[in-house]
Amino acid sequence: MFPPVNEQMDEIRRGAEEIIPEEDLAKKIEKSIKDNKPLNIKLGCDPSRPDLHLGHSVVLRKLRQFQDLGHKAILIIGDFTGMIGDPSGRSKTRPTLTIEKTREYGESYYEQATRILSTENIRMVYNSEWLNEMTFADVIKLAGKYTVARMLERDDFLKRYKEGAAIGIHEFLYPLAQAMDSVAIESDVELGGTDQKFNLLVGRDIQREFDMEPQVILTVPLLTGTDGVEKMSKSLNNYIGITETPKEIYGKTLSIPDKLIYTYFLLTTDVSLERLDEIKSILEDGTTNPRDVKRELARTLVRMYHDEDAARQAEAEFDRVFIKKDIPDDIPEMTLEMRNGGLGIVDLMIQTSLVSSKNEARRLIQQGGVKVDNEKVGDINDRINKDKAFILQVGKRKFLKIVPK
RNA sequence: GGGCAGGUAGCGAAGUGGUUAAACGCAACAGACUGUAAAUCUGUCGGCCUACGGCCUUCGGAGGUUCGAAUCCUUCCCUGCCCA
Repeated sequence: MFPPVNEQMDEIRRGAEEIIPEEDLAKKIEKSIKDNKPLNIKLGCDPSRPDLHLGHSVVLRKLRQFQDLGHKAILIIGDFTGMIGDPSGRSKTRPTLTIEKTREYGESYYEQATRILSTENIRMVYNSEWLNEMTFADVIKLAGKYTVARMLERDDFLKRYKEGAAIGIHEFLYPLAQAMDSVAIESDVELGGTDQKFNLLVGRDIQREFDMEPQVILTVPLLTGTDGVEKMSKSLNNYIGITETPKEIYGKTLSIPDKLIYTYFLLTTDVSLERLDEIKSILEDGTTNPRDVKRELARTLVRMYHDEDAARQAEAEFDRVFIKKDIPDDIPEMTLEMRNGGLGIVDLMIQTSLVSSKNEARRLIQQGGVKVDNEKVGDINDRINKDKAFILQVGKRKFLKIVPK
């Protein structure tokens, strides 16, 4: 039923940052083979941001690999913290969610996550199920199992402590709450980003306190976003969403800096380990245009979240629009009242909400970034007077078909 | 309760009475070039206007001093640290 240990370990190591302790994982796998019992692989999910992107896909794909090796994925929706809100300075706008909302987000998360995960051996649970049941006394008892010194082992805490910055008490409680999740579901392995390392380790200690065999933790790197600087996140708008259209996934992928190509292949795609090595050497020896490798990456990603056809189409479309500088075929359309004498180009741009202010419109025109029917608009005072549909282009990417009425 | 340090444009961060709509970095946007929405270079990155100029609104909120304030004062709100 399960592949041999070595095979499993090879697969699991791919793209993993750390496995702690690695020997224990091998042992657990060995035991699962012997007992013919899948391991519980835990992944905690934050339900407050329901749109998944490639950054999330890294750890989800790792979880999928475990599933493919016969193990059981357990998604823990962190609705409990969502409901009480996280008052720490970081994300001050994080709203407290109602139960309904957390359920809704949970469902949505599941729907998206299962684009990567198998629906075969998976379980989704809400951690309010057990965390909400704890009394204050329980919490204190739990807190008593850990010490401040140990909490300060976390670099983030230590750093802030040394700098005299604030550390909320609740922040000490979160790792413990997360650890309780591991106890509740009896996790064998917990996955997370490298930023989760400490929290995952606390899970081991607390499991021990509950006389359980501690989980193995596996961390994966945080994926850098399309800007090549910050980690991928929705709020920084440097993300590639897994539910985005083929066109968007393809285009955004081509916009990542060249230096990230290999990383993306490694962490976000299913290309074979052999192909990965090839890609690495191709990129290093400089004989091949990195563009071609990046195109392969873009096609691969579109194929993963859509299909082969969509990938081909997205590429063809991209070539047409950006290389041949042609006009895309599915341009949004808008009808607009054109009175006698037409409309000033600036007003037109405002009315179509392609720009947010007249100054922006003027700027773009002066920079030569505005075209009407593929002809550059040379003057901010130009008037558009057309009785037939025409194409308004702003910058390289924004197209709008305007139908006068 | 007392003392102190802060709150500046998407973010980070200068500026501490007058060429300051506010340096600089990042992100973003446009152009050139190309290998693509990469890299590099150039430009832009409060709003409005009958624009190489003019007007208006911004530096936590509200008042005030001043010819003139992001810069000084008062007060309020918020954040952090220290002492108790």
